[in-house]
Amino acid sequence: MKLPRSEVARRLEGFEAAARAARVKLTHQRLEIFREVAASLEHPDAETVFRSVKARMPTVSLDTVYRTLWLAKDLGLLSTLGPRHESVRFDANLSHHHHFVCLGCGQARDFESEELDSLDVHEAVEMYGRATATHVEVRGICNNCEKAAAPNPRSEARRRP
Amino acid sequence: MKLPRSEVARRLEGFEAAARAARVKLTHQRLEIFREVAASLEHPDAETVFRSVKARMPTVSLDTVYRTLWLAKDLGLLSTLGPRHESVRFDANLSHHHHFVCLGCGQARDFESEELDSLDVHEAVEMYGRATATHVEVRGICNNCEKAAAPNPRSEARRRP
DNA sequence: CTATTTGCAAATAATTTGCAGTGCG
DNA sequence: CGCACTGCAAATTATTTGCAAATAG
Repeated sequence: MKLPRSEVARRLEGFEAAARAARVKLTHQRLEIFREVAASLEHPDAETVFRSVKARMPTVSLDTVYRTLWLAKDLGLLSTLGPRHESVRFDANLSHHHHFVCLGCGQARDFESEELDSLDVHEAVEMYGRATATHVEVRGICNNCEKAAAPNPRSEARRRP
Repeated sequence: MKLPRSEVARRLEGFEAAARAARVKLTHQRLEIFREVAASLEHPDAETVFRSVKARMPTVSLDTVYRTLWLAKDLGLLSTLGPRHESVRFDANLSHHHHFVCLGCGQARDFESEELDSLDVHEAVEMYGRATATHVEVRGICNNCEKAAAPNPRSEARRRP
């Protein structure tokens, strides 16, 4: 399972263009770090990227990896999965439900939907494995933040001041 | 926005029953901690639960809150959102896509689906706010873990030995 | 009674930051 | 050449763990 070389190149060009547009320096380490994520299908974490890059460039430091990855995210060149909020959140609602997550304040609310419950995704993911449950996350702006001129800052948007 | 008293009671009964079945002691702090999550619509984190419970029971400690919440999760009485993997994962795929996440090894893979992209969830979430994007997470078992008798342990399933 | 559970304090793991030297534009 | 960028080490934040005292069953 490999990403076509051309796609990696396209992503790297995107990075170079965005960096230039943002007047951000194109250092050797930034290129290597971004290339590592761009060439992967596996959503690596910072530590994994660090180890791979370090093999080719023994002097990089983990903190530069973090700085570069957040930079690339700020430039809109990559997204994150996993921790979207600072800490684990707990949910006592046992019925099958989905989430509406506010991009402004991070608040998550449950909602139920027969239509979403009955989605058939087996075909779409059969190349990877067997699906046992489907969960839909709707992102948007909650009524509260919509009203407030300045959305209540929380969760995201606090990294890299 | 409040949860009907009867639903909170039902959840608490579920907790008591499950605890008894698991021969786990029903302490005052466990009840209070679980009640706090059961009565909330807002998916609190451990710190938030801790502060609320502490107001009524000034001696609880944050680590008991954590222990109790993970216990309730083990008993199947609550689920978690947010960090499902140990660390943040990065994704350089800029096209609109969804994820297949393996419950065995934590590996996440991208997939695209016109059908999922065109889901109309606006009505389902209008009570909460305005939707801007929809992301589907399909959970299941990847071909690799399916084959392996003992799935490669990772991500989840490492908490509470 | 006695095995669990608790609170405390100290330990980890992931991620961030201050600072002085280094290199891109 | 100057200021953004790097590497290092130390700081922070969320969460976990060892242990002696407290308590449910």
